[in-house]
Amino acid sequence: MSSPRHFDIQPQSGVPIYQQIVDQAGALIAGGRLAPGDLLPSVREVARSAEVNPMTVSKAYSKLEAEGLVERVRGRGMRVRRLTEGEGSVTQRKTQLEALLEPALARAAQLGLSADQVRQVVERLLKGYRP
Amino acid sequence: MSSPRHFDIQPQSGVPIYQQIVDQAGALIAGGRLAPGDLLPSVREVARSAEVNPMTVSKAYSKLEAEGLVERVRGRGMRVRRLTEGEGSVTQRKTQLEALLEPALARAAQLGLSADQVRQVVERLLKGYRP
DNA sequence: TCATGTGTATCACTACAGCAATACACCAGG
DNA sequence: CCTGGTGTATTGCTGTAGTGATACACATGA
Repeated sequence: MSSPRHFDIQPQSGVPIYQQIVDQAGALIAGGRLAPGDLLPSVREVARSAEVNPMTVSKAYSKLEAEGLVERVRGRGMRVRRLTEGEGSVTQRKTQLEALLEPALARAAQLGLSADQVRQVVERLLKGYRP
Repeated sequence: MSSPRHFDIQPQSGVPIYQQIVDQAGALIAGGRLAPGDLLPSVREVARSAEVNPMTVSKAYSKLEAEGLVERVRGRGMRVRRLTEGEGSVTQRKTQLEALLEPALARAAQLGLSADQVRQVVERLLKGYRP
């Protein structure tokens, strides 16, 4: 907890730096390596270790806050929120997922894939995420 | 076939014009309103009716061609392809779908949704597409 | 209080996506 | 052959997303 490498940023990857931070921080939280109540590494720490501008990190953190994953604590930093119940209800998160899945499934229909074939793909991917 | 309204383009929507054309043409093909062998409305026709530049339409058509939905016929126009069997194999299309689904499911994991909850959402959406 | 730590508002720079004006190559049909 | 129809390569403009340098407001802790 003292000095993790924070984030692994690859400026050339095509993926925006701030987005990489958002994704990796989100993954850390989802994976439980950052528990509710924990503080995210400070903007300047990350900026130094990843060799990017503090503002870029700040933008990423703001986005995490907008997503409700993290909250700002004056003078301390960004704290991981507890998003289990409350306004991050299961129903709400499902709706969010639905919005993400909808275009993909529309495309599947366009490709002429059957419902069963879609299920197969989904299952394969789910297995990958929870081995 | 003489003069459909072609496409309904909304320049202010935030979605790029060429993308709107790609999506709508794709939907027409998927819905069978444009059958294999049919010609897409010409670049200039669409450009006039949608009040955009022919090049923008051309870019959209090129993208459709790259996706394999349509083929170029010299001197005639763009013809809808038969994408059932052949190089558009089921396996290939599944891989394509997988690429689309992957980020959505990663996000689901990040949201803390279980595999079953993901399945529920998928089923709900599948029902919507094939009522 | 004040030194040091948070995050960030503001402004400016740069690269690139989206779009369009022009000119062009090609083909079908008369 | 020539006319009118395809699609498009080239070039340039413009808005904006991504990033960063600077300076700032606020909170903590000794």
